[in-house]
Amino acid sequence: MGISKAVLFSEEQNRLASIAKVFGHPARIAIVQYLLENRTCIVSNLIEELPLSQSTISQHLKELKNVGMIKGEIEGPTICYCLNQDMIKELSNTLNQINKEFKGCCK
Amino acid sequence: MGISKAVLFSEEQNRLASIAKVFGHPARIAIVQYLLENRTCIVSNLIEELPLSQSTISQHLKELKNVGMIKGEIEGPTICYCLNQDMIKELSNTLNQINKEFKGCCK
DNA sequence: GTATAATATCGTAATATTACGATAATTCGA
DNA sequence: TCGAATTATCGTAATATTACGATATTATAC
Repeated sequence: MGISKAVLFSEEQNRLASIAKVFGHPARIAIVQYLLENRTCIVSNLIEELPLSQSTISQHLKELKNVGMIKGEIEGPTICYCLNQDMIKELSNTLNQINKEFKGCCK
Repeated sequence: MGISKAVLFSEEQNRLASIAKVFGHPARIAIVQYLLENRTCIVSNLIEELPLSQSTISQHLKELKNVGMIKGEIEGPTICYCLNQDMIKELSNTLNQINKEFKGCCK
C-alpha cells in the first residue's frame, strides 16, 4: 500500500481489507479450492498441484495463516492445513447481510 | 503480482482473485460502506468523507468499476456511483455454497 | 547422534500498488 | 463562448507484493 494510510481507516475496515486481500491472488484461491476439495491437505501435495515453487507456496500459506483463514496442524514430519470454517461462515454472513440490506441507489 | 503468473491459473481463479483484490484495501472498503449507507453516492461527498486526495479516490473508484463492483451514472456535472447488486449477490451465493459444502479436514 | 523428508525463512530482483499534485476533460449556467 | 465545478488521467516517488533459489528449521527413522 504505497505510502501507508492504514492508520486513517477503522479497525474494521482494515480487518475486512486484509481478509479480502488474502483472497486477492489466484494462487491463494487455488490453495483454498484445494483445501475445499481435499481432506488431506498436506503441503507436498499442494506443491505438486500448483505451478509455483515450494518457497512461494509456503509464503502464500503463511499469508492465509496470518489472517486466520487456515490453520496448520503438525502431523509427523508433515503439516496439515485446514480452512477455518468460522471465518468462512463469518464472511458468508457478512455478505448475506449486505445483500439483504442493500436497497440500490441512483434512482 | 511480481513476475506475473496469472496465465498459470484458471480464468475462474483469476476472476475470483481480482474481485477479492478490489476489496483488499481499506479505502475501497470505506467506499463500498459509503455506497451501502448512502443513496446519493456523489463522488464529491466521498472526497469530503475519506482522508485521501481526490485523485487517489478517483483511482480507487476506477478499480472498483473495472471489476464491475460499481457502476457510474452521469448526472449533470457529477457522477453517481452505485454498487452492482448482482455481483454482491453472486459473492454471497458463492460463500454460502462454500460454507454449506465444506466438511472440514485434518481429523 | 545422523540422514532424510517436509516445510519455513532469507535475500533479492522483478513487478504492482498506492498516493499525490498537476493537468486534462466534461458539464452546466451565465 | 467562458468560467466554475466536478471528475478523470498523467507522471512519478514511495512502498508492497511476488517469485525464486539458497539455506535453515523441524520431525522422524535409523
